[in-house]
Amino acid sequence: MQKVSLKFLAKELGLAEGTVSRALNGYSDISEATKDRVIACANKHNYKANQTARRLATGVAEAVAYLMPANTNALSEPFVSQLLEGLGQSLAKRNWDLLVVQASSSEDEAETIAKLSRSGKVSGVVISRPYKQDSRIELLQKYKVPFIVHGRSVSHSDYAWYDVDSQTAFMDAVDHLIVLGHRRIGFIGAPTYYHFAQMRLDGYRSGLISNGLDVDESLIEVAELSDDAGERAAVNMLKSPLPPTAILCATDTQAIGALSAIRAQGLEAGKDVSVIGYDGLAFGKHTNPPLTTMAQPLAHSGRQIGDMLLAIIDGGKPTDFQELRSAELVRRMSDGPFLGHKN
Amino acid sequence: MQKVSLKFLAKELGLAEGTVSRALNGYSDISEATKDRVIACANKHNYKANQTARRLATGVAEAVAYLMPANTNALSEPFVSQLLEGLGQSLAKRNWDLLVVQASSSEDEAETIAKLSRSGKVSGVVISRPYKQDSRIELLQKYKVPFIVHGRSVSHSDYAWYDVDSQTAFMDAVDHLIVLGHRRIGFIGAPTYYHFAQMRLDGYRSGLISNGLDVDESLIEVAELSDDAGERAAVNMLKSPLPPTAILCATDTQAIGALSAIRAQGLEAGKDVSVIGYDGLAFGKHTNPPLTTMAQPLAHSGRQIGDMLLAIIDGGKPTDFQELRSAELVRRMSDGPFLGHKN
DNA sequence: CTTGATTCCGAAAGCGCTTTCGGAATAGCG
DNA sequence: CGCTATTCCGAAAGCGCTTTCGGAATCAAG
Repeated sequence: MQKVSLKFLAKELGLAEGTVSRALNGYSDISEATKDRVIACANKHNYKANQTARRLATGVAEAVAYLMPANTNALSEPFVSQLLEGLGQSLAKRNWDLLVVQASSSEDEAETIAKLSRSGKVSGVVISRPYKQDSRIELLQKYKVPFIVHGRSVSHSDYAWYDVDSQTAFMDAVDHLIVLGHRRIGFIGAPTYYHFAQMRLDGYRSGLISNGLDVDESLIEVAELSDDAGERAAVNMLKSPLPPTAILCATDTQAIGALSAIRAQGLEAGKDVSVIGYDGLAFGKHTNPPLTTMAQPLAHSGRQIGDMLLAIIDGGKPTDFQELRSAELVRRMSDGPFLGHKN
Repeated sequence: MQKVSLKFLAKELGLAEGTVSRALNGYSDISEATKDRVIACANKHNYKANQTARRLATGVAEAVAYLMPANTNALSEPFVSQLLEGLGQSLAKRNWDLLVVQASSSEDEAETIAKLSRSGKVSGVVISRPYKQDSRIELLQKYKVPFIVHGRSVSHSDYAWYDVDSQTAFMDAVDHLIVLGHRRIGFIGAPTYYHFAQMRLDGYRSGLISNGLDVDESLIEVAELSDDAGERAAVNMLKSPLPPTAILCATDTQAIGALSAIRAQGLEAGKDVSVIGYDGLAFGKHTNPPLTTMAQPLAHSGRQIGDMLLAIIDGGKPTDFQELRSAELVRRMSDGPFLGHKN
């Protein structure tokens, strides 16, 4: 099969390559008549411009990269696919490509970003789950690559981000539990190098304080982002002399583990101990018992993030693109009123 | 910041561009001495070759696309992220890119593939969940794009694929249930335009037959690939005059729905009705009760698929790359011995 | 019918890299 | 010391497209 290039079309049409190119790209200095001829011919031969050549000539990459979080975990991944799907939809409007990039280790991340930026293969980047101090963000800024962060780092005033206000979400969750009569509320957090972990912890703390309760440090555990880690943390908590009557978890994944721990102790989540997670994983409907959670609106977040990134690439000021959404309580069965202490 | 190109390096080193390029690419006609000099200089300036230019010059795309399945569903997506991760790792060895592409509709898929192939931006493609007759496969063959299929279509002799033998898996599952004493075994299948759905159904049927049982068509339901659809199908089945004592589901997602249906009927999965799913989702540990399933080995399937694709791109014969893995029963709590009929 | 403004297209220069080819410098040999 | 064989590098062509620039042809106006 003869490869159809601009040259090929040009010859077939008796026009110059440049003319064909301009016709195809809708330049105004080409008559409608020849435009039609050119387009017809291109369709006939099923011509698609060689993107690589196009990219080189125009100097725009027409592609965006998503940096996969390094330590990803099977249970938390739905959010990745959702995000990718939305990003893809957003980019598709311009016919841009979506690259998925992962660094093998976190030391590699700097190298990965450097290559991404220097090799000019993308015009923008999106990263997830930033740390409190995130070197990726600094690098991206240094290299002047348009980017948007899915989440926020500590000082998030000078770049673009899309985040859910999990601090408020956790305050709300605490309020909810207090209304239910709970007073000893535990917290299973995530490693605090993740800024989201810090914010959720802060939310938990302020929730207690604003309700006139003391923060009991023995009721706070830090766990990795997995169901098993959540389970271990919950076990610790439950075995303490004065166990909590309700547990807040930084992620649904951990909360799911906590549910297991509670069952294993012969207790019933939702009655003996309330559990509330965060994320709103669809899966939570099917846990035992179904998981009450602070659900974040990730429905169209991918598309939103994509649109924001494109706007910045087009020259928008990053600081004009900072969007804070809010999570909302989805009550299922793992929370319930305080029923008095067993002992 | 001055952009560092080959020209820049060449000037700095007092060499010709071509020489610098060859030095960097390890050609043997460059002395070790100057190679070292060039490399040192490149590192010093943090030079990364412009991939676009490189691609254009060499004519190789150095990229591979993953075609996202169209009607994707939140609960089944873990497999997507897993696959992407593995693919990424495989491609990273060569420094190739991974593109994620999705067609907005299935009619668009042809167009998407055409563009992918004609625009020359990828040197290979991987697709998932083929239909019985899959036009994507035909197109890919027509355009002579190296590709590998995650799954198989009906006539799968002339292309490369990686699949799990779900037919045998379902025969095994039937055997297992029969050993447990079950005789009325239901099947919740998927739409049979998916070839995997057909194979699983076939496995179910042959399992029954090889055990000397009749296939009762009233015990077979077809449902979409979602938890809700699985639930509805299970409800139908359970409400029939002669309900099954065990239900096999084509996917874990559906099985999870079936679990809900069983609880809703006031029955207990694992005692009154056994349920076995297929996929081995990590999440199945946390359902109520934990889901027994035929687990497919998706641990390194992504990497495996990536390696196969690279081998084909390198000139390997596609038919030399057909790999059939087997699934294995992971017993959790949703299956159990037949306890006699209630009525 | 001339002039200036338009309309439309051809020619050519790149984009940053790779790769072939040939030639200068050096080495090896008799 | 002369000659061929090597080693090493420079020059240049090209990958397929975009885009600027200028000029021929057409048009309107005087």
